[in-house]
Amino acid sequence: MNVSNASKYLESKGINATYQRAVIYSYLYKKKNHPTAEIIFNDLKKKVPTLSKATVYNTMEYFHTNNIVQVLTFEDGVRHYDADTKTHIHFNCKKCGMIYDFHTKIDFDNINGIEGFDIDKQFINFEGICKNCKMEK
Amino acid sequence: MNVSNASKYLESKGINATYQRAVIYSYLYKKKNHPTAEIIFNDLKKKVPTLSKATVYNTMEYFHTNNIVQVLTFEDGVRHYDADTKTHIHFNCKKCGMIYDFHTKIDFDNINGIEGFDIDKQFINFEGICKNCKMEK
DNA sequence: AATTTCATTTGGAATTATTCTAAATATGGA
DNA sequence: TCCATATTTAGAATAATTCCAAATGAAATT
Repeated sequence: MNVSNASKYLESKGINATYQRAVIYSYLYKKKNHPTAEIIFNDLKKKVPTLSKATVYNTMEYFHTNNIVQVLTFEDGVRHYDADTKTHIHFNCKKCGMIYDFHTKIDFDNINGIEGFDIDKQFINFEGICKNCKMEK
Repeated sequence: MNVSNASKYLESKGINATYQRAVIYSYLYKKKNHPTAEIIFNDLKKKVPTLSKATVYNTMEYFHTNNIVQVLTFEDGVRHYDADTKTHIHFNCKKCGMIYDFHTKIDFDNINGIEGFDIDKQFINFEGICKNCKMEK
């Protein structure tokens, strides 16, 4: 998704598509590595030298409020962002730090005692050693 | 679990059971509300006036490394701790902030592409509105 | 009991992630 | 162009967490 497409997408979601927002969204959509604000900022300031870290935070918060971005937290406590808002599994490799996605149907029916609770979002994180790291060893 | 039982439990796990550690573990085990380091510190300094916040952090990290405590993170990004290390579902109410536990069997077999990954831990967080908050409204 | 050794605790300083703030800039209409 | 409003920006402020060096505690040895 290039910047111009990102722009259109944002408008379609009722979001005022400024240049910064479109660049950030385009970046996040393409890179599927769940970056932190810090990483987004460092990568994008090459392309947008005037970019401010506050804008990255503002924008991510705004995207999140508008449900076009997921906020992920792992044991490290730093916020990661994901343009894929569908419920899916995240696997966090504790060796290389890489985060993998697994899309699969998850069936959480019949959970005892959960009747009457409104579940808006589901986050499923796995932690362990990824295939790559296992092979290298 | 009182302090003396906590002490025994820690020793049984090969952990040098100092007074602070036993008090902290006993507290965390009894309170099932997934407190943050801040909350643990504030509650316990009544009982242990010399307690330092660094000790709470050190201890939680040590417990975590020794797998007798789970670290939970939600969208707010603050670390919460849980003495129940069994995999279970956490429901975080975005209105009252309360965290509920749901123990249930979760079947994550047959996830496409996950062959070869070692899954050590599973975290499942739900977000939404709890039963209580829904009724109050 | 005094001494040594090692682990733990402590308070405060340092660091890091995030939020806040107020000024500067951009955008769109009258 | 002028005005109003939204957004961006840089840097200060805050909050959570980690680091550090000194103090304390507990166990082992003399």
